[in-house]
Amino acid sequence: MGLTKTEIFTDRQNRIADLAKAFAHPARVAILQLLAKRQSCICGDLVDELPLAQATVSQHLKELKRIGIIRGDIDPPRVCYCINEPVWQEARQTFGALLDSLVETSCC
Amino acid sequence: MGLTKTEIFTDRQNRIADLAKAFAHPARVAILQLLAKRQSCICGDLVDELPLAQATVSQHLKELKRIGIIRGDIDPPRVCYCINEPVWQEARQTFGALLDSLVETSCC
DNA sequence: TTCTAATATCGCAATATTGCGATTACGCAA
DNA sequence: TTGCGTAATCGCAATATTGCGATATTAGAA
Repeated sequence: MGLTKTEIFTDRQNRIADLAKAFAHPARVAILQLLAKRQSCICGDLVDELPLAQATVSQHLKELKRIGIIRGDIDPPRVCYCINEPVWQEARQTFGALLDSLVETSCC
Repeated sequence: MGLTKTEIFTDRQNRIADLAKAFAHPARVAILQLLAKRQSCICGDLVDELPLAQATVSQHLKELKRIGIIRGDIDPPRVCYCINEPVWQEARQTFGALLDSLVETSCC
């Protein structure tokens, strides 16, 4: 029915899935790569750097903010986007632990 | 239009997005966690372990196979599922590199 | 106040995903 | 051959996502 049954999974599994969603679309990967490689935040050039309409970019930014992996600090008339380091580190730790948890398989 | 414009992003960005999709749903996270912690493959108990219908689990397994992160070796009448180690390591390397690429931000 | 620039939101259309009952396909056993 | 057990696929319904034009919002500039 298109309705993910979040309630039947653990909080951790749902959080992993949410963090993964941040990277599960190439446009969002591109946004995060742009933000990660900057010393300072981007205050509006994001739309220029991406081959997508302003409304679409804004939508992806909203999703990234919902997940918490970026911040959008208002500096009128612009908004200043940058990586939200604590959540970025959470993602690093989470995927690191998860992907390190593979035991040796003597299989098939 | 719901059509992700894969052609306007780099192959690498699209691959990252695909690998992330493997973890972008709690049911798939649960499946991968189950497979990762086993010494041997699972030959059918997967449906019993998950609170989802057989058809639904099969659908998620199909997606994981498409991405390449699991294998499904036929051992009739069962199928023997396990982590596909090369792709798992690819994910580890990919997310590791990506999440390590954050430069110090002196921001906002 | 009015205008301007930047971003967010709305509303829509198209496509994708999720979930599952029912059916199908496939080997093997009897 | 038939029947059984297992997994894949089909077909459908419901919800989610993607994309974008148009509009709204917002705060400063003029």
